[in-house]
Amino acid sequence: MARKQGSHSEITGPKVHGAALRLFAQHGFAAVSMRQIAAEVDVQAGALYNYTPDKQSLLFDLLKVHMDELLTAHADAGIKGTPLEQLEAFTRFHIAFHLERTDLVFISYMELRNLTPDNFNIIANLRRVYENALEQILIQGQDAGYFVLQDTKIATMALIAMLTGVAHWYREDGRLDLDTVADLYWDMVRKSVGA
Amino acid sequence: MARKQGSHSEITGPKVHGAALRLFAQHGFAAVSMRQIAAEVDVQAGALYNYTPDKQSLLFDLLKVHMDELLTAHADAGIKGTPLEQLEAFTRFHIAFHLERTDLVFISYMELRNLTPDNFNIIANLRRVYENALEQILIQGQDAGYFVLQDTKIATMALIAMLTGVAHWYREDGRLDLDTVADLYWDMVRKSVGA
DNA sequence: CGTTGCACTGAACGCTTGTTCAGTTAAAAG
DNA sequence: CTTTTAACTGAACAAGCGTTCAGTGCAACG
Repeated sequence: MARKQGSHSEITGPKVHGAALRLFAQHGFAAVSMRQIAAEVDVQAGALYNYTPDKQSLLFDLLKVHMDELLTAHADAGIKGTPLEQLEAFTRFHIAFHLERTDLVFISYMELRNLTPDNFNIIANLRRVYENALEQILIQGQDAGYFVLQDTKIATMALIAMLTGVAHWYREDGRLDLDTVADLYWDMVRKSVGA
Repeated sequence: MARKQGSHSEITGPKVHGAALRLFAQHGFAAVSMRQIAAEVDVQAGALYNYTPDKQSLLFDLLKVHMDELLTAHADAGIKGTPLEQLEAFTRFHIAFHLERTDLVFISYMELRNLTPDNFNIIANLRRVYENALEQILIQGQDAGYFVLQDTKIATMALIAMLTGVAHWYREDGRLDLDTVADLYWDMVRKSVGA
């Protein structure tokens, strides 16, 4: 048997990355074998190498695309207004974006250590750009008297951790929908910065 | 060569678990081999089986001891007083405990999926007990009018995520010491619950 | 001093890993 | 209808995996 009907590169390629994403999130990068990924796509392990030079690149590509999408979506969100309005927009954007990609959030926060040093630095820098956007809002709000913060750097880390944590427990079929969750978190974020 | 001078069970045993902890935190459970752990202890791989029945138990024991210590320390902390005082005590306890065990925090939040279902349930239940302690403080404070919260369950998750996140970026040789960090976090926690 | 027993070695076990590649097949191109 | 080519198979590779175990030598015990 060779090529199956209707099975082309443009179809198999995304399926490979999709299967890798799901399996990495569920079991962890190191615990997933190329053969498991291949089985999920109904293909032999060797065929995967038509779509990735190696396993490491599979992980890196996932994270790179994720960070690029995050920064693009963040830019497209066009966050503006008073620092208070910006903080609310950022909060809602972050929650919505991450709740739609819980698998990637998992991988982003757990598998960075499995990247080669070069790949790690690329991803870490992209993350820093995003976190800086939040810190700038806090600094502006602090200077303009909207917020009362003792340390904007720590506040940034605290808020990011709190907001990203939502992806760890949220279930689509749970008692709360996305907008309600965002409302609840925004209420806590607003208070925590003293606004 | 056989037994080396001064190398006994009471010494090697803890060294094995210590090396496993460090390596699991750094590279992840699945990415660490028994031979790597053995090398760290200056021993052949086979010798590890004097101290653990298998690799899985090594991970489980680490997590089980961690959770037991957490609950014991929490009980010993003797948290009491008004809900506001309790929340402050909880916050400071949580940060101090977790900053002294950043490696275990890492493992606790990343390697649960590598536990067998039975082992997973044991650890997950212990964690739930701990999280319930925080939620009870929030509920009492809410009822007594100390706090203004829309949803105590979500507030619990949000606060735990925020407080535990500190272990991910804190460096002992950084610009802030433990007490200062606790002060800063307590300020944000207090505000976020509306007190 | 002779014996016991523990801590350990080093080799081996069957299995899985990531990766390569010659060969096969079906679809597209001429 | 023939040729080309992209997509995939299936076998193979060396390396590494977790785990077992017979054997070795030291320390403590009687």
